[in-house]
Amino acid sequence: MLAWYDVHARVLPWRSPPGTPPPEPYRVWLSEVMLQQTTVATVAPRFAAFLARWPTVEALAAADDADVMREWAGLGYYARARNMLAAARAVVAAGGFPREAAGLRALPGVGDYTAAAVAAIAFGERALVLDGNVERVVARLAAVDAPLPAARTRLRAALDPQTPADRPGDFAQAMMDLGATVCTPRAPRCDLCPLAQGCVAHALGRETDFPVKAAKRERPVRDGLAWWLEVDGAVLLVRRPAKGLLGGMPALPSDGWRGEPGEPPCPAPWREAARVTHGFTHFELRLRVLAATLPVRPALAGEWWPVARLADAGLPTLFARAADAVLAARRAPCLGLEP
DNA sequence: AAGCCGTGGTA
DNA sequence: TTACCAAGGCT
Repeated sequence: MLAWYDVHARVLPWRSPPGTPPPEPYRVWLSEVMLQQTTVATVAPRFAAFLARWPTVEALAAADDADVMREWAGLGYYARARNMLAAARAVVAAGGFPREAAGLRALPGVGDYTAAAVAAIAFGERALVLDGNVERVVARLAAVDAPLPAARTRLRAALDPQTPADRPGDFAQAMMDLGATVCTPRAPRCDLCPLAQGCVAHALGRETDFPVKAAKRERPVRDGLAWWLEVDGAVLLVRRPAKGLLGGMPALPSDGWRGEPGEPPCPAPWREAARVTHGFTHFELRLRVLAATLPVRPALAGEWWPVARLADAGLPTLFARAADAVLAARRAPCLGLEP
């Protein structure tokens, strides 16, 4: 694997070339958090922006919470951003990053995978780095037919003897690169794989039968309302509760999205201005946006944000799309919804 | 343990 | 179009 990695390693902004000293722990940790359930292509430019704005863990620890959430807007899984900031502050308070997986694992937002990845890549610890890519590679190598995630213990047992004491960080990244570029979920390129000789799934001609995954539940549809309240060119934004869906993010006022229309933030001549559908992990939302304009600002909690600068508000994608839909309908009313 | 938690790309 | 999936973690 290491010889393969020396030739085929992907060049990524948070990575140093094979066999060279690792990047600072801060960069490794930051990239690993951003990469949780998020593609390399999505992360690359956002990682650069974060690093430019907060070049060190000390700088990030000193950042304003709202600035961090705004910088994270659109990346999803917003608990990552809240945990990341808490972890940065814990690291600075402790005088630096823990140098072992066990200590890293105690940081908020750092689970088994991320702790092992940072320990291996940044500190050279022989930790077992098991992410979705490595799960797929190992499940095929050993033809593990037990369904994930329960089979993770078996995959870990199969990975352990393969993980070297020398260059464990490069080994981990090699396995992930192999999973991302060769041992892909669909149409794996076994002709390019350095492990094909010893791969049981390949020998069986059943590569794509592994890993086996537990059946997932179907995604229900929920209906919800949001309100676009505008006064003098500014729209009312509220801050969502710190925990839960889109936690800590700015938002349009909205109801509980449980199908029973909630109460608007204030009396106003509400009219339906847009509809958007948005897929979350565990449900699909059909959101109706009701809009009204008032002559004076009512006394409401929240922030009046200039519509012309709404792109800078750091809205999560759902509300950014809702806002776009409202403004698009305003520009082309004949194409919009009926009154 | 299993549900909760975003978003964008791909076939 | 739908379905799957991406360097998972928390409760």
